[in-house]
Amino acid sequence: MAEPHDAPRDLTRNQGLVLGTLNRSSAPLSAYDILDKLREEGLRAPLQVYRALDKLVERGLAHRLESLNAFVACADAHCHRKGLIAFAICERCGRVDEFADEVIEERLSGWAANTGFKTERTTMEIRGQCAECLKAAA
Amino acid sequence: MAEPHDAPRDLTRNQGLVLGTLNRSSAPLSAYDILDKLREEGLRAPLQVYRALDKLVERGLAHRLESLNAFVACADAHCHRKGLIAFAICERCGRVDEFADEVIEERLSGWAANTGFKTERTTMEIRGQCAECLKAAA
DNA sequence: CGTTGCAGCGTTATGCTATAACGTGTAGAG
DNA sequence: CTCTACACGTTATAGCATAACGCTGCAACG
Ligand SMILES: [Zn+2]
Ligand SMILES: [Zn+2]
Ligand SMILES: [Zn+2]
Ligand SMILES: [Zn+2]
Repeated sequence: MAEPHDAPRDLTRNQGLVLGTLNRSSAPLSAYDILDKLREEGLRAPLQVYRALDKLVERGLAHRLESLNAFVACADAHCHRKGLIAFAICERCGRVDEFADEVIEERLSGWAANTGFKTERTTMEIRGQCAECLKAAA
Repeated sequence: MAEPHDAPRDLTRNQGLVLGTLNRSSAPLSAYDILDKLREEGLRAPLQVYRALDKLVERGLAHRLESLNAFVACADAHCHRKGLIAFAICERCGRVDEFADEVIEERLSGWAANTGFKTERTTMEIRGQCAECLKAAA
C-alpha cells in the first residue's frame, strides 16, 4: 500500500513517526491515539505528538478535523496548493475524503468581499455515511 | 437590547438560563464559561449546561462552533428551517455572523450525490477578522 | 385512582483534549 | 566561538466532555 505521497525527507524523527502513523491509519486519529501507537518508539508525552502535528498541519501534510478533534494525513500530494478543502467523514467506517470546489470557494470569497471580512482559515466538514457503508447496511 | 428571537415558552429553567446567557454574550461561550456565569443561579456541574445545550442545539436555538469548542445563540429566528449554515468568526472580537448560501448547498449535495455519500450534518466555519476589527487595526 | 413511562434534574467521578513552563541538545550564521 | 533558532523531553496543569447513579415531576392509560 503506497502512502498518499512521498514523505518529505526533511521531517524530524517525531514528525516522521507521526505522519507515518497517520498514513497507515484508515481513519482519523486523535493525538492521544497517535501517542499510544508510538509508545514503542519512545514517545511518552502528548506534547511530542502535538508539536509534530502542528508542523505537519502547517505544511499541509496532515489536516485537523475540527468536528472530531482528530487528524488525518493529507490524501493528495498537491492539496496544499489549493485554497479551500472540504472533508467528507464517514461516521461508520471513519473514511475521510477530501475535495476542493472552486464554486464554493468563490461563493465564500464573494461573501467575505461583500461584508469586509478577511478570511484566514476555513473549515468545511461533512458528516454522514459513505457509499460503501450504505451498501453494507442495506 | 432585544434578543435575536423570542425565547420559546416551553424551555426548562436550565435551558432558559443557558439560552439567556448565550443571547447576552457578544462572543461564543464555552460550556464552562456558561457554567461560571450561572453559578449564582444555582448551577454547579458541567452536565447541567451540556444537557441544556444539547436540547438548544437540537432545536436550532443555539449552534455549536466546532472550531472553537464553543456555543452561540442562533442569530436568526428562522435559520433552523434552512439546511446549511455557515459561520464567520472574528478572531479579534469574537463576533459571529451566520449565513446560508444555496449555491454552496447545491454544490455539496451535488458532490454527495455523485459519490453516494449520505450527508447527516455539515459544519462550515470561516475564521478571520471582521470589518470593524480591520478598520480598528488600520 | 394507581402505575407506568418519559424527560429533566443534581451529583460524583472520570476520561479525553490541549497547553504552560522549564531546561537540554544541536546545527547553522556571523 | 557565540549567538540564535529550533526541536526535543518532562512535569504539571488547564480546558472540554461524558458515564453512571438515583431522584422528581408530570402526562398517558387502563
Ligand atoms: Zn490534503
Ligand atoms: Zn463508511
Ligand atoms: Zn442560526
Ligand atoms: Zn471583530
